[in-house]
Amino acid sequence: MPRSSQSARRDRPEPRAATVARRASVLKAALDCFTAHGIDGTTIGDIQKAARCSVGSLYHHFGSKEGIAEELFIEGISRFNRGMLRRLRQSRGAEESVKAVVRFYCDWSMRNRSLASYLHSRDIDFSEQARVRLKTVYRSYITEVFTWFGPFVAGGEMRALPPEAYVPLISGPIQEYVRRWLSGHYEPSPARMKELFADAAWQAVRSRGPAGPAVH
Amino acid sequence: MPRSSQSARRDRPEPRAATVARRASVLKAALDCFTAHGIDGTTIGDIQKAARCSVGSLYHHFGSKEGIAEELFIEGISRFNRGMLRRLRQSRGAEESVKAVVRFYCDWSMRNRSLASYLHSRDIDFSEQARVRLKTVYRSYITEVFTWFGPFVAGGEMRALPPEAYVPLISGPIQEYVRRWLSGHYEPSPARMKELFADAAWQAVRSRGPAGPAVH
DNA sequence: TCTTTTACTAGAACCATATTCGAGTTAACA
DNA sequence: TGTTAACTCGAATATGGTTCTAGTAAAAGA
Repeated sequence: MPRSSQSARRDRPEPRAATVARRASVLKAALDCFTAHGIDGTTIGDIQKAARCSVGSLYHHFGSKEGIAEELFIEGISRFNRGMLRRLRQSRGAEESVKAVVRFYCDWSMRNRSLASYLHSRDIDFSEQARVRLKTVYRSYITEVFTWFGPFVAGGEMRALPPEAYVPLISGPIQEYVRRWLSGHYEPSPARMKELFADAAWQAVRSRGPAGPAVH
Repeated sequence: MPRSSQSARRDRPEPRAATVARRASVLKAALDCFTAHGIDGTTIGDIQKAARCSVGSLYHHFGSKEGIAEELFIEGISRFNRGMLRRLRQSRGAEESVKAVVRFYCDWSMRNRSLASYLHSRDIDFSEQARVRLKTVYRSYITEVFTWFGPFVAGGEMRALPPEAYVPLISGPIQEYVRRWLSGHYEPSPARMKELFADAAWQAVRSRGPAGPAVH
Protein backbone atom coordinates (compact mmCIF):
# COMPACT_ATOMS: atom_id res chain seq x y z
CA MET A 1 0.00 0.00 0.00
CA PRO A 2 1.67 3.21 -1.16
CA ARG A 3 2.13 5.49 1.76
CA SER A 4 1.77 9.03 0.69
CA SER A 5 -1.43 8.51 -1.23
CA GLN A 6 -3.35 6.60 1.39
CA SER A 7 -5.18 9.53 2.84
CA ALA A 8 -4.51 11.82 -0.07
CA ARG A 9 -6.35 9.53 -2.41
CA ARG A 10 -9.44 9.81 -0.32
CA ASP A 11 -9.31 13.60 -0.29
CA ARG A 12 -7.92 14.51 -3.68
CA PRO A 13 -5.39 12.77 -5.86
CA GLU A 14 -2.22 14.75 -5.40
CA PRO A 15 -1.89 17.12 -8.35
CA ARG A 16 0.90 17.07 -10.90
CA ALA A 17 3.53 19.74 -10.90
CA ALA A 18 2.21 21.01 -14.22
CA THR A 19 -1.24 21.39 -12.70
CA VAL A 20 -0.01 23.51 -9.87
CA ALA A 21 1.91 25.68 -12.29
CA ARG A 22 -1.01 26.11 -14.62
CA ARG A 23 -3.41 27.04 -11.87
CA ALA A 24 -0.95 29.57 -10.55
CA SER A 25 -0.36 31.05 -13.98
CA VAL A 26 -4.08 31.41 -14.54
CA LEU A 27 -4.57 33.13 -11.23
CA LYS A 28 -1.73 35.49 -11.93
CA ALA A 29 -3.07 36.25 -15.39
CA ALA A 30 -6.54 36.80 -13.95
CA LEU A 31 -5.27 39.24 -11.36
CA ASP A 32 -3.48 41.22 -14.05
CA CYS A 33 -6.59 41.34 -16.18
CA PHE A 34 -8.88 42.22 -13.30
CA THR A 35 -6.54 44.99 -12.24
CA ALA A 36 -6.38 46.36 -15.75
CA HIS A 37 -10.01 46.09 -16.83
CA GLY A 38 -12.04 45.23 -13.76
CA ILE A 39 -13.70 41.89 -13.15
CA ASP A 40 -16.59 42.40 -15.52
CA GLY A 41 -14.42 44.08 -18.09
CA THR A 42 -12.27 40.98 -18.26
CA THR A 43 -13.34 38.24 -20.65
CA ILE A 44 -12.48 34.59 -20.49
CA GLY A 45 -10.61 35.21 -23.72
CA ASP A 46 -8.43 37.81 -22.02
CA ILE A 47 -7.44 35.46 -19.25
CA GLN A 48 -6.92 32.68 -21.71
CA LYS A 49 -4.54 34.73 -23.80
CA ALA A 50 -2.67 36.09 -20.79
CA ALA A 51 -2.27 32.63 -19.31
CA ARG A 52 -1.60 31.04 -22.68
CA CYS A 53 -4.03 28.21 -22.26
CA SER A 54 -7.26 26.98 -23.77
CA VAL A 55 -10.82 27.62 -22.70
CA GLY A 56 -11.17 23.98 -21.82
CA SER A 57 -8.22 24.15 -19.51
CA LEU A 58 -9.65 27.12 -17.67
CA TYR A 59 -12.94 25.39 -17.17
CA HIS A 60 -11.30 22.16 -16.19
CA HIS A 61 -9.42 23.83 -13.37
CA PHE A 62 -11.85 26.45 -12.19
CA GLY A 63 -15.28 25.58 -13.51
CA SER A 64 -16.20 29.14 -14.41
CA LYS A 65 -14.98 32.67 -14.58
CA GLU A 66 -16.37 33.18 -11.15
CA GLY A 67 -14.50 30.15 -9.96
CA ILE A 68 -11.31 31.91 -10.92
CA ALA A 69 -12.36 35.06 -9.15
CA GLU A 70 -13.27 33.12 -6.03
CA GLU A 71 -10.06 31.19 -5.93
CA LEU A 72 -8.03 34.33 -6.34
CA PHE A 73 -9.95 35.98 -3.56
CA ILE A 74 -9.72 33.14 -1.09
CA GLU A 75 -6.07 32.57 -1.80
CA GLY A 76 -5.37 36.26 -1.38
CA ILE A 77 -7.16 36.43 1.94
CA SER A 78 -5.33 33.37 3.15
CA ARG A 79 -2.00 34.87 2.28
CA PHE A 80 -2.87 38.07 4.04
CA ASN A 81 -4.01 36.19 7.11
CA ARG A 82 -0.88 34.09 7.30
CA GLY A 83 1.26 37.18 7.04
CA MET A 84 -0.69 38.95 9.72
CA LEU A 85 -0.42 36.07 12.15
CA ARG A 86 3.30 35.77 11.53
CA ARG A 87 3.75 39.45 12.25
CA LEU A 88 1.56 39.31 15.31
CA ARG A 89 3.61 36.51 16.80
CA GLN A 90 6.72 38.59 16.55
CA SER A 91 5.10 41.29 18.66
CA ARG A 92 5.41 41.60 22.41
CA GLY A 93 2.74 43.05 24.62
CA ALA A 94 -0.66 44.54 23.98
CA GLU A 95 0.30 47.90 22.58
CA GLU A 96 2.86 46.52 20.19
CA SER A 97 0.42 43.87 19.03
CA VAL A 98 -2.41 46.27 18.35
CA LYS A 99 -0.12 48.58 16.48
CA ALA A 100 1.34 45.67 14.57
CA VAL A 101 -2.09 44.91 13.14
CA VAL A 102 -2.43 48.40 11.74
CA ARG A 103 1.10 48.54 10.46
CA PHE A 104 0.91 45.18 8.82
CA TYR A 105 -2.35 46.05 7.11
CA CYS A 106 -0.72 49.12 5.69
CA ASP A 107 2.58 47.50 4.72
CA TRP A 108 1.00 44.48 3.12
CA SER A 109 -1.41 46.56 1.07
CA MET A 110 1.40 48.70 -0.24
CA ARG A 111 3.56 45.70 -1.06
CA ASN A 112 0.68 43.91 -2.80
CA ARG A 113 -1.17 46.77 -4.39
CA SER A 114 -3.12 44.93 -7.03
CA LEU A 115 -4.01 41.98 -4.86
CA ALA A 116 -5.01 44.29 -2.02
CA SER A 117 -7.12 46.27 -4.40
CA TYR A 118 -8.77 43.11 -5.63
CA LEU A 119 -9.51 41.97 -2.11
CA HIS A 120 -11.43 45.16 -1.50
CA SER A 121 -13.94 44.12 -4.14
CA ARG A 122 -17.33 43.31 -2.82
CA ASP A 123 -20.09 41.59 -4.75
CA ILE A 124 -18.09 38.90 -6.37
CA ASP A 125 -21.10 36.68 -6.15
CA PHE A 126 -19.55 33.74 -4.49
CA SER A 127 -21.01 30.32 -4.87
CA GLU A 128 -22.40 28.77 -1.75
CA GLN A 129 -19.36 26.52 -1.62
CA ALA A 130 -16.93 29.41 -1.83
CA ARG A 131 -18.84 31.29 0.80
CA VAL A 132 -18.42 28.37 3.14
CA ARG A 133 -14.72 28.09 2.42
CA LEU A 134 -14.28 31.77 3.01
CA LYS A 135 -16.14 31.62 6.25
CA THR A 136 -13.97 28.75 7.39
CA VAL A 137 -10.81 30.64 6.55
CA TYR A 138 -12.08 33.69 8.35
CA ARG A 139 -13.20 31.72 11.39
CA SER A 140 -9.89 30.04 11.96
CA TYR A 141 -8.08 33.33 11.44
CA ILE A 142 -10.23 35.27 13.83
CA THR A 143 -9.91 32.50 16.37
CA GLU A 144 -6.15 32.72 16.31
CA VAL A 145 -6.23 36.47 16.53
CA PHE A 146 -8.52 36.39 19.53
CA THR A 147 -6.38 33.76 21.16
CA TRP A 148 -3.49 36.11 20.81
CA PHE A 149 -5.28 39.11 22.25
CA GLY A 150 -7.33 37.29 24.85
CA PRO A 151 -4.66 37.41 27.55
CA PHE A 152 -4.27 41.16 27.17
CA VAL A 153 -7.94 41.67 27.79
CA ALA A 154 -7.93 39.22 30.67
CA GLY A 155 -4.85 40.93 32.07
CA GLY A 156 -6.55 44.29 32.02
CA GLU A 157 -4.27 45.92 29.48
CA MET A 158 -7.05 46.14 26.95
CA ARG A 159 -10.67 47.11 27.41
CA ALA A 160 -13.26 44.39 27.58
CA LEU A 161 -15.63 45.04 24.70
CA PRO A 162 -18.18 43.10 22.68
CA PRO A 163 -16.02 40.80 20.56
CA GLU A 164 -17.32 42.24 17.29
CA ALA A 165 -16.09 45.68 18.24
CA TYR A 166 -12.36 45.05 18.14
CA VAL A 167 -11.83 44.56 14.44
CA PRO A 168 -13.70 47.70 13.40
CA LEU A 169 -12.03 49.77 16.11
CA ILE A 170 -8.53 48.63 15.32
CA SER A 171 -8.64 48.07 11.58
CA GLY A 172 -11.54 50.22 10.46
CA PRO A 173 -9.64 53.48 10.00
CA ILE A 174 -6.55 52.10 8.26
CA GLN A 175 -8.74 49.93 6.10
CA GLU A 176 -10.85 52.85 5.00
CA TYR A 177 -7.80 54.95 4.37
CA VAL A 178 -6.02 52.29 2.36
CA ARG A 179 -9.15 51.65 0.35
CA ARG A 180 -9.35 55.26 -0.68
CA TRP A 181 -5.69 55.36 -1.44
CA LEU A 182 -5.84 52.24 -3.58
CA SER A 183 -8.72 53.42 -5.66
CA GLY A 184 -7.50 56.87 -6.58
CA HIS A 185 -4.04 57.44 -5.34
CA TYR A 186 -4.13 61.14 -5.11
CA GLU A 187 -4.00 60.98 -1.36
CA PRO A 188 -0.70 60.86 0.48
CA SER A 189 0.80 57.43 0.84
CA PRO A 190 -0.53 55.43 3.76
CA ALA A 191 2.99 55.13 5.07
CA ARG A 192 2.79 58.68 6.35
CA MET A 193 -0.41 57.99 8.21
CA LYS A 194 0.49 54.61 9.55
CA GLU A 195 1.60 55.72 12.98
CA LEU A 196 -1.34 58.04 13.35
CA PHE A 197 -3.77 55.22 12.81
CA ALA A 198 -1.69 52.83 14.90
CA ASP A 199 -1.87 55.23 17.83
CA ALA A 200 -5.57 55.76 17.35
CA ALA A 201 -6.15 52.03 17.32
CA TRP A 202 -4.29 51.62 20.55
CA GLN A 203 -6.14 54.50 22.19
CA ALA A 204 -9.42 52.94 21.17
CA VAL A 205 -8.85 49.59 22.79
CA ARG A 206 -6.39 50.11 25.62
CA SER A 207 -7.68 50.16 29.12
CA ARG A 208 -8.62 53.53 30.38
CA GLY A 209 -8.09 54.29 34.04
CA PRO A 210 -10.92 53.26 36.38
CA ALA A 211 -12.09 56.87 36.35
CA GLY A 212 -12.59 56.85 32.61
CA PRO A 213 -10.85 59.28 30.27
CA ALA A 214 -8.75 61.59 32.37
CA VAL A 215 -8.32 64.53 30.06
CA HIS A 216 -11.29 66.80 29.72
CA MET B 1 -39.02 83.60 -25.59
CA PRO B 2 -40.49 81.29 -22.91
CA ARG B 3 -39.11 82.00 -19.50
CA SER B 4 -38.78 78.84 -17.58
CA SER B 5 -36.96 77.00 -20.31
CA GLN B 6 -34.41 79.69 -21.07
CA SER B 7 -31.58 78.24 -19.08
CA ALA B 8 -33.07 74.81 -18.73
CA ARG B 9 -33.10 74.30 -22.47
CA ARG B 10 -29.40 74.89 -22.59
CA ASP B 11 -28.68 72.30 -19.92
CA ARG B 12 -31.31 69.66 -20.50
CA PRO B 13 -34.83 70.04 -21.78
CA GLU B 14 -37.01 69.75 -18.72
CA PRO B 15 -38.31 66.19 -18.51
CA ARG B 16 -41.93 65.20 -18.59
CA ALA B 17 -43.61 63.99 -15.46
CA ALA B 18 -43.94 60.55 -17.01
CA THR B 19 -40.21 60.48 -17.63
CA VAL B 20 -39.37 61.22 -14.04
CA ALA B 21 -41.74 58.54 -12.90
CA ARG B 22 -40.37 55.96 -15.30
CA ARG B 23 -36.77 56.63 -14.36
CA ALA B 24 -37.66 56.33 -10.71
CA SER B 25 -39.57 53.12 -11.24
CA VAL B 26 -36.64 51.62 -13.12
CA LEU B 27 -34.21 52.56 -10.37
CA LYS B 28 -36.48 51.11 -7.74
CA ALA B 29 -36.90 47.92 -9.74
CA ALA B 30 -33.17 47.71 -10.28
CA LEU B 31 -32.43 48.07 -6.58
CA ASP B 32 -34.88 45.30 -5.80
CA CYS B 33 -33.30 43.03 -8.38
CA PHE B 34 -29.76 43.84 -7.33
CA THR B 35 -30.63 43.19 -3.73
CA ALA B 36 -32.22 39.88 -4.59
CA HIS B 37 -29.78 38.50 -7.14
CA GLY B 38 -26.71 40.72 -7.07
CA ILE B 39 -25.69 43.07 -9.84
CA ASP B 40 -24.33 40.42 -12.18
CA GLY B 41 -27.09 38.02 -11.36
CA THR B 42 -29.64 40.55 -12.53
CA THR B 43 -30.49 40.59 -16.22
CA ILE B 44 -31.89 43.45 -18.22
CA GLY B 45 -34.95 41.27 -18.62
CA ASP B 46 -35.38 41.10 -14.85
CA ILE B 47 -35.32 44.85 -14.48
CA GLN B 48 -37.57 45.22 -17.46
CA LYS B 49 -40.18 42.93 -16.02
CA ALA B 50 -39.97 44.46 -12.56
CA ALA B 51 -40.29 47.97 -13.94
CA ARG B 52 -42.87 46.93 -16.53
CA CYS B 53 -41.21 48.61 -19.45
CA SER B 54 -39.48 47.68 -22.68
CA VAL B 55 -35.81 47.12 -23.38
CA GLY B 56 -35.77 50.15 -25.61
CA SER B 57 -37.11 52.30 -22.84
CA LEU B 58 -34.40 51.18 -20.47
CA TYR B 59 -31.72 51.96 -22.98
CA HIS B 60 -33.28 55.26 -23.89
CA HIS B 61 -33.10 56.46 -20.30
CA PHE B 62 -29.94 54.87 -19.05
CA GLY B 63 -27.87 53.79 -22.02
CA SER B 64 -26.81 50.50 -20.51
CA LYS B 65 -27.20 48.21 -17.57
CA GLU B 66 -24.21 49.86 -16.03
CA GLY B 67 -25.82 53.22 -16.59
CA ILE B 68 -28.63 52.08 -14.34
CA ALA B 69 -26.22 50.86 -11.72
CA GLU B 70 -24.30 54.12 -11.81
CA GLU B 71 -27.37 56.26 -11.52
CA LEU B 72 -28.63 54.26 -8.60
CA PHE B 73 -25.29 54.57 -6.90
CA ILE B 74 -24.87 58.28 -7.41
CA GLU B 75 -28.42 59.02 -6.41
CA GLY B 76 -28.02 56.90 -3.31
CA ILE B 77 -24.85 58.64 -2.27
CA SER B 78 -26.46 62.00 -2.83
CA ARG B 79 -29.38 61.11 -0.64
CA PHE B 80 -27.08 59.89 2.09
CA ASN B 81 -25.03 63.05 1.90
CA ARG B 82 -28.04 65.33 2.08
CA GLY B 83 -29.30 63.47 5.11
CA MET B 84 -25.94 63.64 6.82
CA LEU B 85 -25.60 67.37 6.30
CA ARG B 86 -29.11 67.97 7.58
CA ARG B 87 -28.33 66.01 10.72
CA LEU B 88 -25.01 67.71 11.18
CA ARG B 89 -26.61 71.13 11.06
CA GLN B 90 -28.89 70.19 13.89
CA SER B 91 -25.91 69.40 16.08
CA ARG B 92 -24.25 71.80 18.45
CA GLY B 93 -20.60 71.72 19.34
CA ALA B 94 -17.72 69.51 18.33
CA GLU B 95 -18.47 66.42 20.35
CA GLU B 96 -22.12 66.31 19.39
CA SER B 97 -21.22 66.82 15.74
CA VAL B 98 -18.64 64.08 15.63
CA LYS B 99 -20.99 61.68 17.33
CA ALA B 100 -23.81 62.74 15.02
CA VAL B 101 -21.78 61.52 12.06
CA VAL B 102 -21.42 58.07 13.54
CA ARG B 103 -25.01 57.88 14.68
CA PHE B 104 -26.39 59.04 11.39
CA TYR B 105 -24.30 56.57 9.48
CA CYS B 106 -25.71 53.83 11.61
CA ASP B 107 -29.31 55.01 11.60
CA TRP B 108 -29.42 55.66 7.91
CA SER B 109 -27.96 52.29 7.04
CA MET B 110 -30.52 50.54 9.18
CA ARG B 111 -33.38 52.55 7.74
CA ASN B 112 -32.22 51.97 4.17
CA ARG B 113 -30.83 48.48 4.35
CA SER B 114 -30.88 47.53 0.72
CA LEU B 115 -29.69 50.86 -0.57
CA ALA B 116 -26.94 50.96 2.05
CA SER B 117 -25.93 47.48 1.09
CA TYR B 118 -25.83 48.47 -2.53
CA LEU B 119 -23.69 51.49 -1.80
CA HIS B 120 -21.11 49.24 -0.20
CA SER B 121 -20.54 47.55 -3.56
CA ARG B 122 -17.21 48.25 -5.07
CA ASP B 123 -16.22 47.47 -8.63
CA ILE B 124 -19.27 48.76 -10.37
CA ASP B 125 -17.08 49.77 -13.24
CA PHE B 126 -18.15 53.31 -13.62
CA SER B 127 -17.82 55.10 -16.89
CA GLU B 128 -15.44 58.00 -16.93
CA GLN B 129 -18.41 60.34 -16.96
CA ALA B 130 -19.96 58.74 -13.90
CA ARG B 131 -16.65 58.81 -12.10
CA VAL B 132 -16.47 62.53 -12.65
CA ARG B 133 -20.02 63.06 -11.45
CA LEU B 134 -19.31 61.01 -8.38
CA LYS B 135 -16.18 62.93 -7.64
CA THR B 136 -18.07 66.18 -7.94
CA VAL B 137 -20.75 65.00 -5.57
CA TYR B 138 -18.14 63.84 -3.11
CA ARG B 139 -16.13 67.05 -3.38
CA SER B 140 -19.01 69.32 -2.61
CA TYR B 141 -20.08 67.09 0.25
CA ILE B 142 -16.68 66.92 1.84
CA THR B 143 -16.28 70.65 1.46
CA GLU B 144 -19.45 71.27 3.41
CA VAL B 145 -18.46 68.80 6.06
CA PHE B 146 -15.06 70.41 6.51
CA THR B 147 -16.63 73.82 6.62
CA TRP B 148 -18.74 72.57 9.47
CA PHE B 149 -15.87 71.08 11.43
CA GLY B 150 -13.24 73.68 10.56
CA PRO B 151 -14.12 76.03 13.40
CA PHE B 152 -13.85 73.24 15.95
CA VAL B 153 -10.32 72.51 14.86
CA ALA B 154 -9.43 76.17 14.71
CA GLY B 155 -10.96 76.64 18.14
CA GLY B 156 -8.83 73.87 19.59
CA GLU B 157 -11.65 71.51 20.47
CA MET B 158 -10.53 69.01 17.89
CA ARG B 159 -7.04 67.86 17.00
CA ALA B 160 -5.36 69.31 13.96
CA LEU B 161 -4.65 66.37 11.69
CA PRO B 162 -3.93 65.78 8.04
CA PRO B 163 -7.30 66.40 6.39
CA GLU B 164 -7.50 62.88 4.96
CA ALA B 165 -7.31 61.42 8.44
CA TYR B 166 -10.64 62.59 9.79
CA VAL B 167 -13.02 60.51 7.72
CA PRO B 168 -11.26 57.20 8.39
CA LEU B 169 -10.87 57.98 12.08
CA ILE B 170 -14.47 59.01 12.62
CA SER B 171 -16.35 56.81 10.16
CA GLY B 172 -13.99 53.91 9.60
CA PRO B 173 -15.10 51.75 12.51
CA ILE B 174 -18.86 52.20 12.16
CA GLN B 175 -18.57 51.76 8.42
CA GLU B 176 -16.69 48.51 8.80
CA TYR B 177 -19.12 47.31 11.41
CA VAL B 178 -22.18 48.16 9.37
CA ARG B 179 -20.69 46.54 6.30
CA ARG B 180 -20.24 43.28 8.15
CA TRP B 181 -23.66 43.50 9.61
CA LEU B 182 -25.28 44.17 6.24
CA SER B 183 -23.61 41.29 4.51
CA GLY B 184 -24.33 38.53 7.01
CA HIS B 185 -26.51 39.76 9.76
CA TYR B 186 -25.48 37.32 12.37
CA GLU B 187 -23.79 40.03 14.35
CA PRO B 188 -25.70 42.09 16.87
CA SER B 189 -27.56 45.05 15.44
CA PRO B 190 -25.43 48.16 14.98
CA ALA B 191 -27.81 50.04 17.22
CA ARG B 192 -26.24 48.39 20.23
CA MET B 193 -22.77 49.41 19.18
CA LYS B 194 -23.61 52.89 18.04
CA GLU B 195 -22.60 54.70 21.18
CA LEU B 196 -19.45 52.69 21.54
CA PHE B 197 -18.28 53.76 18.12
CA ALA B 198 -19.52 57.30 18.62
CA ASP B 199 -17.39 57.60 21.75
CA ALA B 200 -14.40 56.09 20.02
CA ALA B 201 -14.74 58.55 17.18
CA TRP B 202 -14.80 61.44 19.55
CA GLN B 203 -11.82 60.16 21.49
CA ALA B 204 -9.89 59.82 18.25
CA VAL B 205 -10.30 63.38 17.11
CA ARG B 206 -10.87 65.49 20.20
CA SER B 207 -8.05 67.56 21.50
CA ARG B 208 -5.91 65.86 24.02
CA GLY B 209 -4.42 67.91 26.79
CA PRO B 210 -1.11 69.58 25.98
CA ALA B 211 0.65 66.79 27.84
CA GLY B 212 -0.78 64.12 25.59
CA PRO B 213 -2.84 61.18 26.84
CA ALA B 214 -3.11 61.48 30.59
CA VAL B 215 -4.00 57.95 31.58
CA HIS B 216 -1.21 55.49 31.64
C1' DT C 1 7.75 -2.87 -20.69
C1' DC C 2 2.96 -2.66 -22.03
C1' DT C 3 -1.78 -1.59 -20.53
C1' DT C 4 -5.09 0.97 -18.21
C1' DT C 5 -6.70 4.75 -16.13
C1' DT C 6 -7.33 9.48 -15.37
C1' DA C 7 -5.75 14.14 -15.23
C1' DC C 8 -5.45 17.43 -18.33
C1' DT C 9 -5.75 20.21 -22.97
C1' DA C 10 -7.96 21.74 -26.90
C1' DG C 11 -11.27 24.54 -29.57
C1' DA C 12 -15.59 24.30 -32.13
C1' DA C 13 -20.51 24.59 -31.13
C1' DC C 14 -23.84 26.46 -28.14
C1' DC C 15 -26.60 29.60 -25.72
C1' DA C 16 -27.80 33.36 -22.55
C1' DT C 17 -28.09 37.99 -22.52
C1' DA C 18 -26.56 42.87 -23.28
C1' DT C 19 -27.11 46.08 -26.88
C1' DT C 20 -28.60 48.07 -31.39
C1' DC C 21 -31.91 49.58 -34.59
C1' DG C 22 -35.80 51.18 -37.19
C1' DA C 23 -40.38 51.98 -36.75
C1' DG C 24 -44.07 53.68 -34.23
C1' DT C 25 -46.40 56.70 -30.36
C1' DT C 26 -47.21 60.53 -27.48
C1' DA C 27 -46.53 65.02 -25.58
C1' DA C 28 -45.14 69.88 -26.14
C1' DC C 29 -45.39 73.82 -28.65
C1' DA C 30 -45.90 76.94 -32.74
C1' DT D 1 -53.30 71.51 -36.71
C1' DG D 2 -48.62 70.38 -37.99
C1' DT D 3 -43.99 69.79 -36.53
C1' DT D 4 -40.61 68.32 -33.61
C1' DA D 5 -38.45 65.61 -30.28
C1' DA D 6 -38.91 62.84 -26.36
C1' DC D 7 -40.21 58.47 -25.57
C1' DT D 8 -41.61 53.34 -26.24
C1' DC D 9 -41.43 49.10 -28.43
C1' DG D 10 -39.48 44.39 -29.51
C1' DA D 11 -37.21 41.83 -33.17
C1' DA D 12 -32.51 41.28 -34.71
C1' DT D 13 -27.67 41.26 -33.62
C1' DA D 14 -23.27 40.64 -31.21
C1' DT D 15 -20.67 39.49 -27.43
C1' DG D 16 -18.82 36.45 -24.53
C1' DG D 17 -19.55 32.66 -20.92
C1' DT D 18 -20.19 27.72 -20.86
C1' DT D 19 -20.61 22.93 -22.68
C1' DC D 20 -19.10 19.06 -25.07
C1' DT D 21 -16.48 15.69 -27.57
C1' DA D 22 -12.20 14.28 -28.97
C1' DG D 23 -8.17 13.94 -28.01
C1' DT D 24 -2.90 13.85 -25.34
C1' DA D 25 0.22 12.80 -21.74
C1' DA D 26 1.34 11.40 -17.31
C1' DA D 27 0.89 8.24 -13.48
C1' DA D 28 -0.44 3.44 -11.70
C1' DG D 29 -0.57 -1.36 -12.19
C1' DA D 30 0.69 -5.79 -14.48
